[in-house]
Amino acid sequence: MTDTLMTIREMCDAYDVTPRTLRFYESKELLSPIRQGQKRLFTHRDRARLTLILRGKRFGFSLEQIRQLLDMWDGGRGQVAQLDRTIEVGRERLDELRRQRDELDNAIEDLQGQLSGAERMLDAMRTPHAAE
Amino acid sequence: MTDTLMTIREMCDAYDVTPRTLRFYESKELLSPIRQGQKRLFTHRDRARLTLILRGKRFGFSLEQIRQLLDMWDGGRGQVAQLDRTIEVGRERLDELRRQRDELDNAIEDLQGQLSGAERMLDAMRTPHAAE
DNA sequence: AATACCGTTGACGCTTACGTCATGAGAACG
DNA sequence: CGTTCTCATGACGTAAGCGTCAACGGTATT
Repeated sequence: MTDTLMTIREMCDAYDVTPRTLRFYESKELLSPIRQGQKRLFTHRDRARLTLILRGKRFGFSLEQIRQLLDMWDGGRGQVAQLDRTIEVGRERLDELRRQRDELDNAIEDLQGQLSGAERMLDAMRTPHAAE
Repeated sequence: MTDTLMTIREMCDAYDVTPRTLRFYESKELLSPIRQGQKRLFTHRDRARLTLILRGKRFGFSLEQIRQLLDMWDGGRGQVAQLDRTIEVGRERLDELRRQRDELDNAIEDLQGQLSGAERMLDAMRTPHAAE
């Protein structure tokens, strides 16, 4: 059943990633598909993790950070403490994202300013100069 | 006069960069200090260019892009056409920055949502459960 | 002269997240 | 049986931007 076990290609199609990516994630211990002979078969658990991995990437977590978060979940007893920590890490990331956005806002404003300055200069250069 | 010619160290102090960085930029033909024997001496032109380099980096231009823009300026006759092109490149960068900011905004909102969801879960886990 | 600096040129290292080969095994098709 | 697919492993390549040696030269001070 494709629903419980998926080949690498099915995974690629479903999540829009390359085989290389999945093998890479496995090598980083983010995924741990079972083997049928040599071939990888991805379980439900792998899919859940991959979903979280891709989500984490959107948030700008590094793969290493994601691995740690993931490992906390199925490694850790004491769910409450784990969740606490997860939230903390998430908050830090959120702050960082906000800082990034602020910097980006500044850069955007500055660049806008530069551009309108340059445009004025361009207009001046194009405008026929009156003889004195 | 330090005002017209600066040593590598003076440059580093003035612009808060390392010697390695300045040599790296020279190797990439972004700067072209003159030599006094072996030593580099940075001219007014180098400083003007470095200012633009650092500004460009803030805007997310790659060093290669910056080099091209810089070279357009002192390479090109036909200033008007050059400026035109510069503005075009700048506009593209501005659009890209805005796209990035929008993505960042989305990620921030999503992460906020995830966090508040997780916090509610945490509260539920902490709240003593009433016996039925 | 010896020490302490400042400067120089290589050249390799590092990070992240994969892309791209080269090579080979195993299965399906005609 | 030969070709073609899909998959596997392993290793090197890439992008950007420097950091960090190593080994050496000239200058200034003590």
